[in-house]
Amino acid sequence: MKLKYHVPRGTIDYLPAYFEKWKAIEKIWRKLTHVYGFKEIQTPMFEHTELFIRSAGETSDIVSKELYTFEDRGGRSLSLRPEGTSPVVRAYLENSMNNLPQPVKLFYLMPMFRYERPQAGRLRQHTQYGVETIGSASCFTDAEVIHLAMSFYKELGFDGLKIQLNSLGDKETREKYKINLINYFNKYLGDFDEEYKLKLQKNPLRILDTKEENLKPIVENAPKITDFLSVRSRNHFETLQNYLNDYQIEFSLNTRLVRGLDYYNDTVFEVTSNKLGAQDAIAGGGRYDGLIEQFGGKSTPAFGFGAGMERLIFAMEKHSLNIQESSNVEVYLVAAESVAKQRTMDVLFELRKERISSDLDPFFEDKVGKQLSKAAKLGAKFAIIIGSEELLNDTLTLKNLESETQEKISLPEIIARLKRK
RNA sequence: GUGAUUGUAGCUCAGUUGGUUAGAGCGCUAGAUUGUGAUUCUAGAGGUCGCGGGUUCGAGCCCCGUCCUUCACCCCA
Repeated sequence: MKLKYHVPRGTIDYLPAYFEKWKAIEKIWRKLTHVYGFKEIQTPMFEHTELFIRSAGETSDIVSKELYTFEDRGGRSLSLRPEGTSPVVRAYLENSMNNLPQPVKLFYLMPMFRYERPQAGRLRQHTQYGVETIGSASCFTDAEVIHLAMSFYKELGFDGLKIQLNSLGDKETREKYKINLINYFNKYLGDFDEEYKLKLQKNPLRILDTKEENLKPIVENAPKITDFLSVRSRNHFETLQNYLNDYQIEFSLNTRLVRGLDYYNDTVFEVTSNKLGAQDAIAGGGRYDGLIEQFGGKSTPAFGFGAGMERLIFAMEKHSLNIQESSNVEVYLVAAESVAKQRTMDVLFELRKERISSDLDPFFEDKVGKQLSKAAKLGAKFAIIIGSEELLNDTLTLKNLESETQEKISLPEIIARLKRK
């Protein structure tokens, strides 16, 4: 059959088999965020474009080339949200959450949209799960969020994930560092192509995480931002490392780790896997103490991380981790003869009234074998067979499809037994 | 946005130097089996070979364009 339509580039259909994994993961995510004291928030899928430009930075790729922007009928410029932090911060301010006990700890699970070329582990619509702790400058907050992320991955069964940690210091640190870095790179301008020369002007920090082989030695010997940290920033960074050590969270320092969003300061981190190809980051986040003030609120420190659900599922496949929550129907009813049709329907709705997952073949095909085969294919654990024999004795035949044993028992007994599980 | 790569049945793929009616396995449907799932056997459905144009007596195969897939860059989850 020739289909007229298919999903837009970079999007996927979330099919039942995928959702079996998704739901099992989401369950653990919800459990852990609750255990760590976070509450759920969701924001609209689109916001005023201005919000993203202001927060992520005009020169950031997310804003300059990846935004899905449209004008609504009222002439407003709106954009599908490319990331979660700025909408959550907007919601925090708009709903006066600064009047709640601080810090306010929020988690989310919501779709994001970025106009990018799709690639392994990268989509145009993807779903991010993440947390934001707003209102705490405490190093404990950094540690607790990283701790949450790692417990999550541990519970999912991951082994061999790496945490990369760095500190970007405060604004003054970065200004000072930038000047130093530019001076350093200027000595190697001959090795830079046009693209990198432009980058050097716009955002020299980005050169640090280059994949260009011939630039790597130069980057290797570049000044390190951690050597420029203020006393306060250095204390914060060292205390965090101590906390992580205290709680046996392994990490490696990576002074070349810079993140793509302009609002970060001090702590930044990424969780990476070596089995994902070029897109190796499973989660990323950091501290953004200046963003709330930038949005018109009182100066308020904050820390958070975000991570991609689809990439997580992709990573779990690569790590051979299997997790799923069956969505198969539990009981399949088989009407063995047409005289039993009415009774079969009655039993079905009795079972459903008792909230036992059950179904039947709406075509009421005569062949028992065909109906049983359908039951098996649908993954039902039990079949209940009803024919003239059962009608006479007022019993039902309960067949365990796994052990292939069957017995004749009454409906109340079946209900009692299935509900006990 | 840049570079490369892919497209034949629901899925995985074959298809000769361009040649007549495009195949296989799996899956699906039906029957063998009128109250029992597997296996087996038999039969069947399912393709304008991504789309558009060109070359040719003739195109799944060659050429151009386009879309999609995949991978990498940029960047990111």
